[in-house]
Amino acid sequence: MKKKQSIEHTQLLVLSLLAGEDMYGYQMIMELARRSDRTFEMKEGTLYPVLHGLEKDGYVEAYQQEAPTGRMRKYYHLTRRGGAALKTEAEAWKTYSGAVNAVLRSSPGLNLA
Amino acid sequence: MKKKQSIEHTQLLVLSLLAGEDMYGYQMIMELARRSDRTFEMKEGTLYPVLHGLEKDGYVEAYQQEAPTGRMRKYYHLTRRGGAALKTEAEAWKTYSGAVNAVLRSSPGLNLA
DNA sequence: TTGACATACCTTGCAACTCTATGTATAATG
DNA sequence: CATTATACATAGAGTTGCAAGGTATGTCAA
Repeated sequence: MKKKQSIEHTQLLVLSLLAGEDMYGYQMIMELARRSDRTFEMKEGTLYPVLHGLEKDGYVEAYQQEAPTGRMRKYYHLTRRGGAALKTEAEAWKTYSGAVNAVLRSSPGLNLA
Repeated sequence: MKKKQSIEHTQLLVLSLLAGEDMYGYQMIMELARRSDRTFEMKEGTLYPVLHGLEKDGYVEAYQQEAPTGRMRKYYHLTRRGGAALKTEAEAWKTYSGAVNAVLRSSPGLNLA
């Protein structure tokens, strides 16, 4: 029963990042780490396939843009459809985390702040 | 990108249930559904392999006991080692869920209660 | 200038986790 | 006597995340 250390709500987190502004992949990884206080260090092998899936589903749209450095970056923009999905998934997260907390509260000796 | 509807912290939830009292498998499924207000309807195909893993790791101990009905039930008891694991995993959950919430908060237009 | 490091994208293949489906068996209920 | 609830179990499939690898450019210090 080795534990897999994993970020389990990748899609929700990515959609959430893009709700604020268009971002490119590498930036998302950095931002996610920053906003989560280094709790989430998402791997590229995780992120890029998810981004491609989101694009295929019409949740995001990609476009190329040159960085000040001259390099090309692939930015992702949240579509209306993606915004709706974000809302749904955020709701689901609230339900889910609330249920976990309810179960934990009902178990003694677990000093939950 | 079809979504899998899944309970992601099975081990934490099971350990948490057993912190209150010894339980048998079927009872855990019922209790979990009750305490989570039907959010978690854990399947047998999920629970039993997890229980066997927990036993192999020394987190729980199993014993047979006859039910009032005359049927045999397999009860699971949380060991000290299992209690420590529960504490650790509950901490990890707090960190994880806090980080998700932090990311969600930093995204606009998501009316989080 | 060259070597290291950060930036930036991508894919393959594996391991882990949960579910579906199925099987077995007993007790209760109508 | 047939159906439902109880009670345990496993095999197989699907999804997800990661490790590991690859490609390429920009920056900076030695």
